Amino acid sequence: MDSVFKALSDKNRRDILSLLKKKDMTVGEIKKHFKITGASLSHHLDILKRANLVTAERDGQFIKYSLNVSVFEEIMKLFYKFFK
Amino acid sequence: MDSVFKALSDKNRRDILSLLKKKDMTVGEIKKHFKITGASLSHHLDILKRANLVTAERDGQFIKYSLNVSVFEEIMKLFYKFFK
DNA sequence: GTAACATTTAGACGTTCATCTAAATATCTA
DNA sequence: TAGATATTTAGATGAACGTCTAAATGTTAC
Repeated sequence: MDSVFKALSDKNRRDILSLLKKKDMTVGEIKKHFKITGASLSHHLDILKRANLVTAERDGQFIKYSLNVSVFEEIMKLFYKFFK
Repeated sequence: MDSVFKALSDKNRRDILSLLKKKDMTVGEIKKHFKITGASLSHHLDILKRANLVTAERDGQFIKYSLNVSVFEEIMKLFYKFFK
């Protein structure tokens, strides 16, 4: 649970999640929306992956990132329990 | 919004919120549940206060902290929009 | 007003974090 | 196999963070 809150505490990472909510994207596609280097982006994606918020799958030369929807529903439940 | 996620990213602070969910508490009462110094606790309470997650009111010699319930409902809505 | 208690503020210290550049790895195409 | 493109890894740097001790502030009771 800690890794999830830590992951969400950075604005860039929350923006990445918002992008992936719309559709799966390669690192390069995601990168267009940010002003950080590829290395930094890769770091953020790694943190999101470790928190189980996204999954990654290689598609040839590219790597496609997706929201891990089932974990998101788990988190919603936890939040609900936590806040209500 | 950033200050809220930042505030929630620390386990001690989430535990403070869980305590305050049950009842209002003075700093001294809260302190009994943690192994940190009063200064550190005061720092955490300040972060929660700035994020609008708690409110503080002096009651004589003591200061009583409470969950800011209305803001919590706002946050639940935002989370819901963010995750669904 | 001074002593005792409750809490915050100031300043310091080590750790974690976001970012960068440079180099490494993986894949595709010619 | 060589060169180009996509992404990650390694290592460094400065800022932010959580914690501490010591001192300051606010309040109560004698």
